[in-house]
Amino acid sequence: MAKEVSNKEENYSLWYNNLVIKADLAENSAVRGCMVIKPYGYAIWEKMQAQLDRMFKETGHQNAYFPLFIPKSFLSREAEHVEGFAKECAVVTHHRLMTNPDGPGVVVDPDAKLEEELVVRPTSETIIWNTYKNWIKSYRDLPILVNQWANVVRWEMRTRLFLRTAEFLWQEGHTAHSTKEEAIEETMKMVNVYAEFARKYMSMPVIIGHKTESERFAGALDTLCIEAMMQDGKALQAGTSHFLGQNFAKAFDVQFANKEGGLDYVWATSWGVSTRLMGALVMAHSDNNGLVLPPELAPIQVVMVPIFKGEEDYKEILERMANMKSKLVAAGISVKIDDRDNLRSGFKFAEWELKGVPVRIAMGPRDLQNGTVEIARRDTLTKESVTQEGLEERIKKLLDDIQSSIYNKALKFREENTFKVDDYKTFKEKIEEGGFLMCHWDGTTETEEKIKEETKATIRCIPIDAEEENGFCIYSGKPSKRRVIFARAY
RNA sequence: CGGAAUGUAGCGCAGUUGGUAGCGCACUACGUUCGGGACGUAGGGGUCGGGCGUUCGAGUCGCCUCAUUCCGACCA
Repeated sequence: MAKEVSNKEENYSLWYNNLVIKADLAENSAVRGCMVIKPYGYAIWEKMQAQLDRMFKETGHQNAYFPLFIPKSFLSREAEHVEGFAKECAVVTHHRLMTNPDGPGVVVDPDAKLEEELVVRPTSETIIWNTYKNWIKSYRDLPILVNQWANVVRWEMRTRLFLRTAEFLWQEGHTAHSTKEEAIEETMKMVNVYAEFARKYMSMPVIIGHKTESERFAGALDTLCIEAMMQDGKALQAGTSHFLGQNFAKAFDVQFANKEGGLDYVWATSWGVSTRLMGALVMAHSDNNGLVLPPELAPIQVVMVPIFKGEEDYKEILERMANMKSKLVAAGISVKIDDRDNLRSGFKFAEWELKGVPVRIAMGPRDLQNGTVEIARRDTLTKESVTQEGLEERIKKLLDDIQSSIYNKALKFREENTFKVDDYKTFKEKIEEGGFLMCHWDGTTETEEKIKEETKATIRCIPIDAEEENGFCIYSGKPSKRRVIFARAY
């Protein structure tokens, strides 16, 4: 079956791309660097969206929507912010086309030039803070806890399905607070929401940590992130939560009357996760037979495949399956009966494995006689024959088991590929094998830069639960108080 | 934006010194099959990425251009 997804060892990038395309998740679009998310892939995204949205609402947030276009001048209000994004912005300069006077087709009408160019949002801090200025007058208007589901555009040089596309879907939370403490607390709260989502729903272990100054979001005072390890040992940043201080409030002049009657600048946070999570999901669990989806996010949790010889068998098996399906659906499980009569069962098995459906139930004449079904689990590729009695309970338990066992597998992999390294020579050897290297670092951007230049490894994060430990920077030998995570990243 | 590679049927590819555009899978019809990617027979499907040039003649040679993928730089 490896033929369907190519060889993982040979080239992880190709393997990944192949898998995304073959498993019917996405394809490259006609537009450079953009992607088409296919229905099956989008169904997974919808499940992620629904769960995240639930979690945001549970933590007191509301959804809103802000414009796609941002006046160019907004972007230049916050100096670091513009520097961080200017190089990758798509810009709208005209608002009309005309028929080509010199030949076929249409051309941009030179008379339709915009007085001020519009930038297609690479992120919405600027337009949102320009709006918040009108919303916030008093401490009674705070906090504002808003989230937006949207698409954004970043004109990256090099793109990769889900991981880095020119246009991507995401959610961005933008909150405004009257105190620094409250904003910091919000930043922390949301990174924890992301971590819980990754662990519980994606079955993907993540490490929560602070970004170093150079890896921080453009315009933030502190960036918290969740970092995951992919199966090739590389790191993937799966979500970020930023404490923005008063930078945007000052840039957009958002002040509020405090309880004492004075004026204060508002404290801000922003946080986001994107369709990149889809990439993370694929790379965290999949094998050479295709996708492996955690039951919580699988659009189809159970696929039923009939095995039949003659017409009569076929009809009876389908009837029994429909009966079983209604029981499973009643138990809250999503089920698909693959009743296509032009394909053999073996083909269907392989196809649903490629799509990562967690559980497969097969039923043939033999089962009809014995009152059994064959249950196969996608993660371990094992199967067993069981009685048809109490199927709902059994499947429910099995789904839970798969959910936790793929988490444990990924966690075990991460632990086996995480090393404490105390000298630079070992570091350079180890980094070639991939994985996370826990090392002491002197805290300077210069050291970080040099290590990056020499080894392509970056500091993924300073874990929030990093233990106090005296040591010496692997590069400079200067004293250090805790270990940070170095890795090569996507 | 630098380096490399590739553009030929829906997908994967072959196409020799320039001479009627092919193979496998998929698709359609019929039949036999059906417990791990079935088989037979008969079919349908192509402006060879685009443009210009060389030539009696270009998928093949030359120049230009566009796109995609991989490796760098940039990034979620």
